[in-house]
Amino acid sequence: MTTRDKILRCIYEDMKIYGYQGLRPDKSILKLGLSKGAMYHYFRDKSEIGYLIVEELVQPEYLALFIPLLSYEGDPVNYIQHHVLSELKHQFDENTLTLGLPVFNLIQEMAPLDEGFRTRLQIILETARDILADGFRRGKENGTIVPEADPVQIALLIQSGISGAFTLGKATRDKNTFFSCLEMTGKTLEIFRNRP
Amino acid sequence: MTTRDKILRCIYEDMKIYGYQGLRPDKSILKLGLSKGAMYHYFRDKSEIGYLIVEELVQPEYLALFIPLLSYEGDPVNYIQHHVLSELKHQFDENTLTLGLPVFNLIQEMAPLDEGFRTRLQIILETARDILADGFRRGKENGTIVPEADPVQIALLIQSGISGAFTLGKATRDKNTFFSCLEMTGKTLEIFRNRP
DNA sequence: CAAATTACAAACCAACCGGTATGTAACAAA
DNA sequence: TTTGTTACATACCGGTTGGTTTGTAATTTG
Repeated sequence: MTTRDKILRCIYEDMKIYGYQGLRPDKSILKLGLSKGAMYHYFRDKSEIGYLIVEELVQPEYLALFIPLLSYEGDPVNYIQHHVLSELKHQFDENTLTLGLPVFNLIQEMAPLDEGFRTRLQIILETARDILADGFRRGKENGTIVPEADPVQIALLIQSGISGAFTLGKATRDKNTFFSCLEMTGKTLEIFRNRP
Repeated sequence: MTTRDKILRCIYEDMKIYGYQGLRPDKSILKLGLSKGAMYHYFRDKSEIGYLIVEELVQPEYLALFIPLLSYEGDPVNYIQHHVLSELKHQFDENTLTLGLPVFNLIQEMAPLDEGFRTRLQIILETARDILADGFRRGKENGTIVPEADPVQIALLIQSGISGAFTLGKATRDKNTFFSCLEMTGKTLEIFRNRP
């Protein structure tokens, strides 16, 4: 990995903990044995670092949850339940509850303060929405999803459910709460399943 | 209003925008024509201010959404739909989308960093959860809610849905997205309605 | 090989931040 | 009346922050 990428990833780790405003980039890269000079050699300023982290790390990490749906042929409800939601459960570790998902954390923190962040984060959510909506549109076509379902609304429901699970989990720091929220989202999707 | 309360409310307004870490308390109270000296006369330090804002302003504001359910006799799904969710729509103004709900913002920002914040915020969510769960438990008793419903899970679903709506709304800054999310939560609750 | 560029380290800097110390006018209590 | 006490304003302080400047070894280029 290039030094540039190492710096970005290292700062990203701290950003997950402290958020963007609480982040101290030069303090972060001390862990790499690098100095502030190295950082400002690769990056113009703190906000450029923030933006690049969103584009290069936050976005692919979040979208990876949904991208396989693009080539998934079966019932999209199955995909969400058995890949997205169970993937979130499977990825679960001690930091999941305390730190949450970076994309949602950054929205909460930075969307009102910085349009550069907000637009980049908006694009992430809209891309995920489009992937999801397309999956459910195809589900309607191949008969696995009820015809009256609105694919865009379902996409919102899924992302909202994931976001909510992390928020409640973060406050309670209770694995049960987190898992329950995800399961409720999964159950809710059953409504849109076409039973022949 | 006392000077103390004026200071707290004034700082709260800025905290809605900048979060806690981005908050500059002495800068905030300049708007009141008061000085840093006044602030440290009434409060020990910044974190005390943060904690008091959560206890005295954030908590009552959020719980006000749910407290009437305690004495609500009808179908709790109706209460959520026609009071909680429509109240959130009714309260909607230009700041709703940009700023979100303080209780959720603070969870995202401060829960991982400060146990003083986290426990106070957790209490708020748990109090709301208990009010909601009690409402749905009573709904089961009086037959408006299906017997197989789990009141605690429904309480999670509602709070998660509200939280998610604000998160997605904040990123997209789109009123439709926000309203759609709230409506999906409302629709989802129909599952638990008992149809005789 | 010489010249230029890259990849950093180190020192420095102005602004800012949370917090303290000090002063003082107004008011209440004894 | 005197003595505290309350309610602030002002000035100050040490540490931190984001960022710049300068220097220099290593690498690349011509």
